Amino acid sequence: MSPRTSQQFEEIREERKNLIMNAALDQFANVGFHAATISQIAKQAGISKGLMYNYFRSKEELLAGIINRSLTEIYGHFDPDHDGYLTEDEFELFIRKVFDLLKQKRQFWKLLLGIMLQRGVYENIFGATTVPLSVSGEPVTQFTESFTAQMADYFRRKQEVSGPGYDPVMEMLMFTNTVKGFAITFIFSDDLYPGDYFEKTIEAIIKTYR
Amino acid sequence: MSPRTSQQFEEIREERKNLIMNAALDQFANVGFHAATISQIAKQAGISKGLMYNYFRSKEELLAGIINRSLTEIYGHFDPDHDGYLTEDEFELFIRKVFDLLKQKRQFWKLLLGIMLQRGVYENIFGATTVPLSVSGEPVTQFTESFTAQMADYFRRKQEVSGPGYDPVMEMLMFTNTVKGFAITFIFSDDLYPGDYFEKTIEAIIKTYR
Amino acid sequence: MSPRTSQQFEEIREERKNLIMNAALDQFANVGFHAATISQIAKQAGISKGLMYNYFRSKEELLAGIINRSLTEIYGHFDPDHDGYLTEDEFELFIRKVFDLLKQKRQFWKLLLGIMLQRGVYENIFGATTVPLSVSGEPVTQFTESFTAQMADYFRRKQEVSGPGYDPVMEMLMFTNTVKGFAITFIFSDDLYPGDYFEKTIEAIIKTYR
Amino acid sequence: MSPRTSQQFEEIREERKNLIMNAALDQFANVGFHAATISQIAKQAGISKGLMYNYFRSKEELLAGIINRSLTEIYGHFDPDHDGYLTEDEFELFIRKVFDLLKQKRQFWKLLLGIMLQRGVYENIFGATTVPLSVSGEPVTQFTESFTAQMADYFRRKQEVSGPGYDPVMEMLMFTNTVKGFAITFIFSDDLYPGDYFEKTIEAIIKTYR
DNA sequence: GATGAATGAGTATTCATTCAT
DNA sequence: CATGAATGAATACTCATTCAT
Repeated sequence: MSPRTSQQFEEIREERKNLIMNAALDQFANVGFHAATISQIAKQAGISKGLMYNYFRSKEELLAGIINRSLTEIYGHFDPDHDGYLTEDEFELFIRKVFDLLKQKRQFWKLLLGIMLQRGVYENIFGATTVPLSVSGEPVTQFTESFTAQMADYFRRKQEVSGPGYDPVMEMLMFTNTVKGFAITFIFSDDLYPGDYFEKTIEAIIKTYR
Repeated sequence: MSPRTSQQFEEIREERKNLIMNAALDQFANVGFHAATISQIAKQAGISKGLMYNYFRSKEELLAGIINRSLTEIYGHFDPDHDGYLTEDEFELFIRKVFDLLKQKRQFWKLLLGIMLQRGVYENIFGATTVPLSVSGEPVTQFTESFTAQMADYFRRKQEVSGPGYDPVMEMLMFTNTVKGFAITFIFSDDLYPGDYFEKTIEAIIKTYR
Repeated sequence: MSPRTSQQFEEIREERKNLIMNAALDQFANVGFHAATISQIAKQAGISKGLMYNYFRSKEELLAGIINRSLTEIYGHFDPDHDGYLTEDEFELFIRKVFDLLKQKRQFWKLLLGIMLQRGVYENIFGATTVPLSVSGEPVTQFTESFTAQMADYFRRKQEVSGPGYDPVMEMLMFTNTVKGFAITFIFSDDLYPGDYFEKTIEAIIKTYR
Repeated sequence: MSPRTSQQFEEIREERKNLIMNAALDQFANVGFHAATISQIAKQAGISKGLMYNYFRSKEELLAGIINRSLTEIYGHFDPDHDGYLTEDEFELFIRKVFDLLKQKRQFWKLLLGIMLQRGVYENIFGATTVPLSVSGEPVTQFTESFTAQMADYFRRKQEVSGPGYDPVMEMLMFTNTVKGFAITFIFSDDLYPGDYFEKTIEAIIKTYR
């Protein structure tokens, strides 16, 4: 009879937000942000249309919420207070982690790829006009820059061992391209990657670029 | 002052169609199929909204037209009535051609990537319900299958030279991944690929996989 | 620790009702009945949305409640069981009272003006379909008619003194117009009426029409 | 068979705009801006909902359009390039004109009164955020200020004749209040003002304040 | 062929009201 | 009594498509 405590309300809210975001992620990823409708998202989440607006102020903010949630989770997997020095073992671990997250978050990557293709939506989400993307309060760019720097340093150091014929920038480009290409292929593969080529590809990449 | 011949009419029609398709490609690629509007496309093409429907029965058919036109042109660059045997020089030429077309048709690849991400639209276009995609009358799949077969054969033959440690399937996967990754990077690069890395990457890929 | 008496309950209810009505009056007056939202009213009153429905059955009934409360209070300031004869002193007192209430209830007059402009809402509130407006149980019209009659009588008697050139109906019209015009000006004046023109206007009106 | 000329289109547009504005004015004036719906306006205008958006970008811009049109027309009735000096005959003419326009534009005054009661809407329309109100390109305030100045000058000059007991500011206030009060009464009067009191009131005002 | 006014189905969003706790 | 999550009907607005001229 007595009303719910504010903590109970908070729990309900958090649960509901995730429920909605999960349904929306599925829709956004598979039919695209613009083609996805609030009606369909609500139906999939098993709630009324209006309820979504109790949790997100607009369709765009719902998208921002999803991206934020996923990015925060993803970046959480990579040690942020690192010493900045990447050993070979750490490099290998990093690769394995990347592909692990590729598998776990395939829907999200699909969504992100679609979003980034379209400058307009992209800027509305990442730009200053609406909710700015951030991971634990820090802007997204900080993380990517930090990653890039460490990676560049790693390949530079490899040059010292491999000799003057080794072009570290080119090598890094080839590495990232291979990873990206594999990611794209995986994202588009209908369900699971055929056979054990997922694992074999990881090993091949590690063998080639470690 | 004699009336135009029917051939002249046909040429004018073809010219108009291309004008419209160019404007539409730009819009579809940059804001996405769903977010693009007929109004904006017509304005960019410098024609009225109604006129577009003189040339294309619907927005979807306009999209199909664009994809058809580009695919036909692209496949035209690869010899279809080939003997089915890929020499090393032909392989290298093929790679150079692929990247050449990547550069020439960047807008189109962007569009295609976006379309393929979204099952729904994709199926409406490629599926049996509406205009089926075809290149010079033959279904698209024939071409891709032919390419894949020749490529697989090429890598299988390389195994004979390289010895038993060489996994031809894996090698081919790595090759296509690298190409795809490079394509993705290029599609997303804002204007031109920085410096001469475009060319250097091509050489690196050729050097590695030829 | 004895349970509250029903009278205490009644007092608490009455207090709550007034709290809600005050918040609602502020909103209704400043943004209009339709643009005002229950959410905003509840927030301003410091209660939950649901609670408001414990005291008023609907948004419209809340409006009716406000108007009833204010009208009852206002009419209470004018002696209802009067002998029906208005002396010059009583006329002057009446004018002063009117302007006093104009000052005290500015928000309410603003609301009333807005409501009366809109036939639809007006009829839903004052009409027979919903809660009929009444002051202490008697319909509003009785009061206004009584006022009008006494006022008309007052000006008629003035004619006897002023001679045949005096048109009592016209004089009364000019009087009510001047009062209304002043009221309108005051309602729209941003905060306080500038300087001492509020008082000076009252004196001028009394001097002219008493 | 040939398409309409751009002049024909322009004529259609102007006609349609007025048709829509007339229907909207009726709705806005009688049920209020917020309570009025685009559906109802469209139905009254005998057009589809969507068409309105071919002529006005939003409901607010439709309102701005109406106010602009009416204000422009109204101000057009008052000689703008006046010498700034108001004779008694001109003063009388001005009063008659005002009441004439009051009669002709009753709907509009009703609308304006309702709008001005609600700060929020009012500011969105008159403020810098949306379409700024202007009359023939000049901001509205210029006209009102010019009017006020000439009027003030008129009453000041009357003081010179009437002697030191005459308070020009007070007199002007009484004058404007009477006019406003009459306007309000008229706006609210159901159909026509009863009897010949409309004309008689005008004469009374002229007699008193000229 | 060419134009753009006109339509109407569909979409995001709001908000009074209900109800389980 | 009190709360705010939940609903759904209603509303402003968009846009592919049609059609008279």
